Amino acid sequence: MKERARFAPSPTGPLHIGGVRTALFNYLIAKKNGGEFILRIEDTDTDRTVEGAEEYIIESLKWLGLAPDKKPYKQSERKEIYLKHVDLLVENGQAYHCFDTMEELKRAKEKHGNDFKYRHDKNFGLKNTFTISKEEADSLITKGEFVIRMVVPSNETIKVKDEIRGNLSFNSNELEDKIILKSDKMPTYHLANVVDDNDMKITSVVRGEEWLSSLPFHILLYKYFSWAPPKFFHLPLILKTEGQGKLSKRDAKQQGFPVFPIAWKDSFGFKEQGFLPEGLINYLALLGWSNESDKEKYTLKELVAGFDSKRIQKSGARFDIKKATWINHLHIQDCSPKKIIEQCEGQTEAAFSRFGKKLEEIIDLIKERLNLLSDIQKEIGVFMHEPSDYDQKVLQKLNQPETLVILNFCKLHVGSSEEGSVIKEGLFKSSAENKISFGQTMKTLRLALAGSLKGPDLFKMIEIIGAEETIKRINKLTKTLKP
RNA sequence: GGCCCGUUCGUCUAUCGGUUAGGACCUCAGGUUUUCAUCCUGGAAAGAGGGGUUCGAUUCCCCUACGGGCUACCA
Repeated sequence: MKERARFAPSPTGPLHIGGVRTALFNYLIAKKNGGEFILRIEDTDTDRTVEGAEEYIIESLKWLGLAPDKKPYKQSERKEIYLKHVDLLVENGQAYHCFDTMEELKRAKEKHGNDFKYRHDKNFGLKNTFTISKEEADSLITKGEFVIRMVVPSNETIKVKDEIRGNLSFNSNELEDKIILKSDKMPTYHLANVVDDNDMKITSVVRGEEWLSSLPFHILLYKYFSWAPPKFFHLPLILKTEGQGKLSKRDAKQQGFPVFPIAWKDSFGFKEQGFLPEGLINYLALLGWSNESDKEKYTLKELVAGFDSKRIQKSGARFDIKKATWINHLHIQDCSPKKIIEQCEGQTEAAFSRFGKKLEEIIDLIKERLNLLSDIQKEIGVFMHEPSDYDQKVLQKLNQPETLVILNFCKLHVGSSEEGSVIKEGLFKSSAENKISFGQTMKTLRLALAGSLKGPDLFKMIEIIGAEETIKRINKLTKTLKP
């Protein structure tokens, strides 16, 4: 049978990084075996549906390179189908009507505390077809004031298999009769999910670990409908970088990194932060999965080829932005200057109008220094304009009698040739003649050109910005030192 | 509280009973009286604790501790 996996987010807000990883693992499991990757929008909770979230999810997946193979399914368009299946369960005595108000439910919970479980085989004084007369029930059903719960059997051990964790079992007496149809006649996750996965011929259900405890309900539903259940993969959760709990929007913000793939309203995404989709994907794959080899850098294609779901980790993993950035750096190194310029939309226009085709040369020079695409601003800035101020510590350290001597002979040599290597040769000689270390010379010249001790190769830089601009910058530092 | 899942360097992980417990990020020190960065070399750094099983346990079993998830007419 053809492998088919689905990513099934609910459009209650932007996709977050945990969701992105779930989508990725679904994609990998599907594609590994030449199967299909399907997107299903789980919008059964009308109150929580957020406008624009669905479009956001689709756009994010596209940016990530995880576009689904088919037009996305939407649960809100499948209402009739769910209703039909619920009716079937009721007919078979595997589900029943309940008439309790929210208020009554709340009171029962308060009264019975931790002992409270909504079950057909226990009577906590609640109203359902097991506890009230048929006449009363029929009248309430006609009025439409009900929810439907599934019957969870008594004294049964429900055995389930998770592909990541192995065999698990649950005592059915510990479980509640879950609501499968809400009073607004929309299905809950449990029912809709099982019906859809069967309808769509899903072979692998890949989702977060938070669903593990609902698995027995799903298994029961498959049994009630006499359907063969798919394989289940419950992925470990992504945890906070520090402290307790799973990664949330708030702590990402605190530590200065995004949780969304692309911008959402006023929150920036990994894209805006300067991540390549390949870099993000690669890091996320490594968070909870590993290969037998030490290989850590993968393209999506390589991941698909090398993926082995047996090697998915069981325990949760902390998100480490430093390693994510490092992986991103690796992927930037694989990009041509042209591609980098493309990816940096909106950040290189000014530089392009100034340098034209030479911009690619510049990018080539600074590429190895980029961890994030957004670093390009700072790196290009050195070429674009003279330093607006100087690193004060360096300035003080270098402000010695010989500094002016250095700046002087630098000025002489800069115009001597278009070749960086020739200029370098000249500076080397002059340094020796003046009994100044070449290191000292270089530091001084670097301060003049870049304002600090950091930046790309100096002589290549001089070749690009030209002698005139270089001399201008040397003069500026000279003036600063000797007003 | 109850149920379920998990636990190897600070972090992500390798190890399918016998290893000097390996790699990567981070960090530190070198490569540098010819710069910056990349990079290269090296160092520090781990089996939660206690019982078993075994000739031998990080690896298998049990208990405890700790961490995570669920416990909604949310997904």
